[in-house]
Amino acid sequence: MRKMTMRRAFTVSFLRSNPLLLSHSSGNSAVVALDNHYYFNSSSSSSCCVFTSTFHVYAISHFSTNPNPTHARLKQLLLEKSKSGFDKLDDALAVFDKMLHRKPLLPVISFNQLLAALVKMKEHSVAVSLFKDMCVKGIPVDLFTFNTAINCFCHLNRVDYAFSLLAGTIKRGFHPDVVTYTTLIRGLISQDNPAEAQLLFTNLIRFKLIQPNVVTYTTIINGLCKRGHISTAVMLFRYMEKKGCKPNTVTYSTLIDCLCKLRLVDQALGLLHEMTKKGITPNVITYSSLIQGLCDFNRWQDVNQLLSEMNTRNISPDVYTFNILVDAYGKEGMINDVEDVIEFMNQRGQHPDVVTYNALMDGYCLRGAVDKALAVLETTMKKRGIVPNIRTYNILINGYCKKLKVDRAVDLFQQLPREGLSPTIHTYTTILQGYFLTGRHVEARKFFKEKMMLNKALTLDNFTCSILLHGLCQNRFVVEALSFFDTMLSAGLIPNICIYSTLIDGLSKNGHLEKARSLFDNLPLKGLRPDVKTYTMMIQAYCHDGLLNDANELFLKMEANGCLPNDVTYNTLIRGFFHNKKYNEAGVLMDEMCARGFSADASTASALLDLLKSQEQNPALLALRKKFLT
DNA sequence: TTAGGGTTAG
Repeated sequence: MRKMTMRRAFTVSFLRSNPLLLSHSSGNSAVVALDNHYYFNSSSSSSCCVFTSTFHVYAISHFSTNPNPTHARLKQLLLEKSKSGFDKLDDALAVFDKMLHRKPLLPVISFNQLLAALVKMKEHSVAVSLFKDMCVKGIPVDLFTFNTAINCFCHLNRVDYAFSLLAGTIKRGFHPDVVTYTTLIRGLISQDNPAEAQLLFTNLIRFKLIQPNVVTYTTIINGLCKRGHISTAVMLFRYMEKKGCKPNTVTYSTLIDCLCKLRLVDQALGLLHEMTKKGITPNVITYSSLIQGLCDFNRWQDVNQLLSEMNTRNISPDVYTFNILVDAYGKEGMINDVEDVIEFMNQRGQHPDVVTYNALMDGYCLRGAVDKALAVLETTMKKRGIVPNIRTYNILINGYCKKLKVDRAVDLFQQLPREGLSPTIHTYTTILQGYFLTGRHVEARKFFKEKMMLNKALTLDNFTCSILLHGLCQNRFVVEALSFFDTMLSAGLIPNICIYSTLIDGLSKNGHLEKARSLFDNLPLKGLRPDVKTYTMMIQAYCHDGLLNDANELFLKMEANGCLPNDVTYNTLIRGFFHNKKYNEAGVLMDEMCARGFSADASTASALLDLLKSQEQNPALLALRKKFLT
């Protein structure tokens, strides 16, 4: 409650007293099922084949400008649209059509600007079609045109075509430049091919093809960050400086964001300090990343401090910044603050978007107010013309499943095609979990086999598999679970520690302790380290079967292996001692648990009270009650 | 006129 007061003070009064802050407006494996067995279908579908399509028909234009603009007007229009994009795709196509029939032909720069406008609109596929059309019709092109087309192919995840076009560029007598190669490096990284990206970068330097610039380095640093190689990213960051290439705001922001996402927010703040000391100005992106990093730790005063700093520097928070705040408050259950921020955004012309409303709806759902969340979709969003996306529906579906209203969730799921939305793996997994949560395992298994396994567009991941394995084990379908586990392995899915923990738990609870123990013992062979949950589950399994020595030994071993027991681990072993009448050992462990700042949970307390009921005079139990239940 | 950074889900 105290936190709530502090937070509300922050949101309302802080933002209102800083008007400057708001000064501007505005796997491809599919699976098939037969009987109770699960089979992966290894065929994968490649979806994108943009370059082979020819652009034939231009949609009827709704373009409302002069139907016959002068050359100068057209050039001016293209210059403007290359920066902002056209409002409608049809408008861009109509302009292209006009340009094709212009005599004399407009300069190549105008065509390049049209392609740039399409890129701004994220219409990469259309840009590629127009580029092809230009080539076919003999419209002059230059290196800018090729670079843009190469970039479009990279955005369409067709780096292979991008490289073909690189060959085409050279064949046409152009010399690919640093932009060409930086684009290709980004394409390789985004297609999860960092080795090729590194090779290209090394060769470019070795053969002196280009001198990498700040964008090249930043692109690679970002790629490294996104793949979790932060230390290599930092090394490259220092290396570029050594090579005389000065990092800029984007470079620093990239690293700062990465550090924040790794929860190293103080190091990120250190970089903010470093950049400002060097005279490199942070911008709204830099601050938004840091604000998010601080929100993750509930460091509200520091968030306040940064917002104040932004105000001093005349940097206005944008929709991203506000969405970060809305999401953070929503996750903390501070729904009043969420509503305040949204109202504030509206007042200041920073219009909430689908991300804002999704965060609001998620906040409602976390408090169990799913109907209120649905009202946001059906009234506010509709009224404001904000189109819901699949996440909007996933939030509602999840909300209903958590409230055990699975039928309502399925209704929404069935509504998706009418809304023009395709369910994602999140949608399916939520419903699967909903069925298991409500004990409807027959429907859960049917849903998985019929809707998920047969769906070639769906790539199952470890999270989904763990939900299925847990549900199967919980309902005593151990053989089916093991069969599915084998299927996962043969399909090439590499199980993570969660999968093994789920199986170890499921097996031991279904009387297969030895199988569970074998899986546990073989984890190092799989290159996996048990985490605190895995250890705790195995300890629980031993306790359940009365193997107190094994449980205690493992308890001691986990800490020796660098894995600290948590409150669940302590309570599990303590209850194990209770059930095996080892009251003194339980007492010693309870002392240790309290010394570490943990306490007996409800289940442990209840177990102790039950024991006291039947053994009222047991001195060891009386001592425990005196010590821990007063 | 072309290349790089930030927000929401199971």
